[in-house]
Amino acid sequence: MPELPEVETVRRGLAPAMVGARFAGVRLNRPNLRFPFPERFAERLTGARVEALDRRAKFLVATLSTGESLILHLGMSGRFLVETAEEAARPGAFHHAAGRLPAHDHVVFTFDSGARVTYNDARRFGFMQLTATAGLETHPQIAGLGIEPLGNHFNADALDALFAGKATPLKAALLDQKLIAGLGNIYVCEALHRTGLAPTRGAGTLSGAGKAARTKREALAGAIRTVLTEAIAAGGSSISDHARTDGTLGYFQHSFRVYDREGAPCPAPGCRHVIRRIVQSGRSTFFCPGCQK
DNA sequence: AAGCGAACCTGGCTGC
DNA sequence: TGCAGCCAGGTTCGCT
Repeated sequence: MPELPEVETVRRGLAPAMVGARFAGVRLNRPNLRFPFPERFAERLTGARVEALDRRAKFLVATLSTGESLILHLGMSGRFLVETAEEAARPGAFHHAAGRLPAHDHVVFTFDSGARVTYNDARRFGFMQLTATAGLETHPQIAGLGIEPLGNHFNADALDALFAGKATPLKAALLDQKLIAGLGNIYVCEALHRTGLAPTRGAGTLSGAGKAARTKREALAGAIRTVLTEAIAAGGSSISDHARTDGTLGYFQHSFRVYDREGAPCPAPGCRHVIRRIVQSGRSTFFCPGCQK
């Protein structure tokens, strides 16, 4: 589920229930996710008021009234379900809410409003951490993050600097969170197809003062921004599960042009080729060999 | 230094 | 029906 648009969709779903509310209780149904929960996790959260809920790349960061920040990451299969006070109070609601699975509810937050937020994660690649808000930018998992692709500084010049001298394939460079933070496998494939760039091309071929390279990186920066924006507007992509906090599905997956479309005709106007799947650094890449060069 | 594969987990789908 | 094998939106670690 979670690349940048999906995490942003989750943030928007969680914010009404969490921002301004105080943690009234924290239930942990196991000792760890990808990592152990922080020491005294429940005690440090209980009574804290959520001042803000922000997204940094694929991370959610809740700023707390205690001087700490709660860092959340959804991994591959993490999802949140929000229940309003009314829903949470309804007998049986906890076990029958729409869209939730019977197993893998690992964390249940309750708030002073009566709202309930449940974290479910079958594969447990997600994690939760607490860190001093003052030191957030030096937190190991935040400090190394690259540029935000929807931020004001993301443009052709930024790509020029990031890709200079890089022999690594363009696909791998775009997935590298230390360079650009928030892209994942789906939106990299989609942005490259929209730009007509081959995923196997060396990243460094897009840098330099030449006009052709500049045109390409301008197109790529624009396509990345566009595809992410369109996906957020669609509520993200729901491939095999429920993406949103109310149990409904995002629908951007219906707009995929190449992702998971191996063997389908290329949707580019006039292109008669067929979408192919290859493996790059262990991940599937979907692209059109005809119009991506 | 960079780049690759494996590992971390579970579940769903495909094919025999 | 059963079971083996492969695949999955991410990140980290360890070995060339």
